[in-house]
Amino acid sequence: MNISDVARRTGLSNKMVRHYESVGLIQSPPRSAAGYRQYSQRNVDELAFIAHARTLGFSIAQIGDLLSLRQDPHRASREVKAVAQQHLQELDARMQQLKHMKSLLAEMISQCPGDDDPHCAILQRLETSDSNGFTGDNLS
Amino acid sequence: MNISDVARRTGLSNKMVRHYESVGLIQSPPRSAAGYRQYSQRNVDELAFIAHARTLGFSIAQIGDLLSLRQDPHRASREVKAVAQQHLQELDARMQQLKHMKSLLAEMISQCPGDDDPHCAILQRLETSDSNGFTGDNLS
DNA sequence: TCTCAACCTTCACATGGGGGTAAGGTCAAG
DNA sequence: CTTGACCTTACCCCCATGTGAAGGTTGAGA
Repeated sequence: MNISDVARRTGLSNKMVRHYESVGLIQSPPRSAAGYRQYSQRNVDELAFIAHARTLGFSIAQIGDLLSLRQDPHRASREVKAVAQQHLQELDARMQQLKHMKSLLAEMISQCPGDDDPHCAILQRLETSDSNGFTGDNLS
Repeated sequence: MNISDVARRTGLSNKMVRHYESVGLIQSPPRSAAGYRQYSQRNVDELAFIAHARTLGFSIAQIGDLLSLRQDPHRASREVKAVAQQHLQELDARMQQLKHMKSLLAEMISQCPGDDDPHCAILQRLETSDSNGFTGDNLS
């Protein structure tokens, strides 16, 4: 199987398949005489696993951990669960930030008339903001 | 005022101040004989505006638009509102993706025993996933 | 056999929003 | 005159890709 076949079967791009190889997420497959990468079904399964994990937002590093656990018959499911729970916490933190941004922004939008007049509460509140709900949190 | 004073007053780093200049978000300030950037209160106000907008998650490009509108006395608040609403939609889209990821991940976690046994529903569902709720949406 | 499209390869650079570090110039106090 | 805290530019790093260049390979048809 050439790289495009694998890409089609996994829903990844050719570039992503090469990228995952270059960062060590998958092993370098054997090459044909012309230097083409030659993939097996096993590679396809692994890349599909990666694609699914990316869909869930796992980082490359986390997927590396998951792949190690996947191929280790002596793993404890506790370890897998720990990686997933860590990621869930990260998702939750991002969600909280987004919620905070959204509520502030929505409030500001509701205060802007949105007409032909230059007066705008959004701009005003961006000038002098701290009294209006900014907490000094980290940027996203 | 030197760059560190501005950074302290706006909560930005020196790097960020220079960065915003290099990408054209703010004008290059005059320099002292030694080449030090010399800032005025006006620059501080502008950078504080930028910092607040970043807190709300606006992109550099969007902030550029907001700054143009800010300094245009003939603006319509409608235009400002449009930028903010566009951004709100983007935040909402990100939120939906996060929610989707979170719910799938939380469900998978709940199905993993998390003990010493190698059997793990998380790994299983990452192998063969489409029947378990994946929609083929874009990655985040 | 020649050609052409559709593959494949590597390399380098872009994105966003900066962080880190280096190598050097400058300023003010002691 | 030294020391330390400034300042400058310039480079590479992160993440997870996308884009494009420049070139080699393969297979099918004319």
